[in-house]
Amino acid sequence: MLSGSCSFNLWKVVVDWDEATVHRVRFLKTADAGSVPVQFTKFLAGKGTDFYPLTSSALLGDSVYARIYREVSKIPYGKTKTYAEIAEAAGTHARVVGNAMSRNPTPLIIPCHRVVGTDGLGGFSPDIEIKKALLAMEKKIVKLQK
DNA sequence: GACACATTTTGGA
DNA sequence: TCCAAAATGTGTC
Repeated sequence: MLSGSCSFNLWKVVVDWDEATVHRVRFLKTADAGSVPVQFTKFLAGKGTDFYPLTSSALLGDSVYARIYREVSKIPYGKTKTYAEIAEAAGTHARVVGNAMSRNPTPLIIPCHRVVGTDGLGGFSPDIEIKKALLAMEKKIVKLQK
């Protein structure tokens, strides 16, 4: 398995991946050098809006989690959905969706930052600032593309 | 096997 | 209108 990192604001984005499958993505303050798929560097620079043809190993399988992750990955660039909407689509409950996002093995690929609370931003790990920055960037890019 | 969770919704005061 | 508690599935201890 390959491993590498790139930067987003003050954070390092560490990616563990194979050819076209991403196994794990983490946000760390420091990271070792290494290469990441070009989709990551483009996306984080605001020059790409998806990770095609990359997929996440979290999307595989038929557990409730996998269904939730598939629903989340359908959210279009620059849009958001609520925990309740995801829960309904996946046939489960909002609490479970929150748990799934919290344990999301591959942020960015599964755009957990696009999942918000009914009446607020929701949460994000390890830092809500990352979620806010990603959403702000996506909104900006969408606006520029118009 | 119990408990913790990035929530939401509903019922009672 | 606001507060409190239940619902619910998975991973970790």
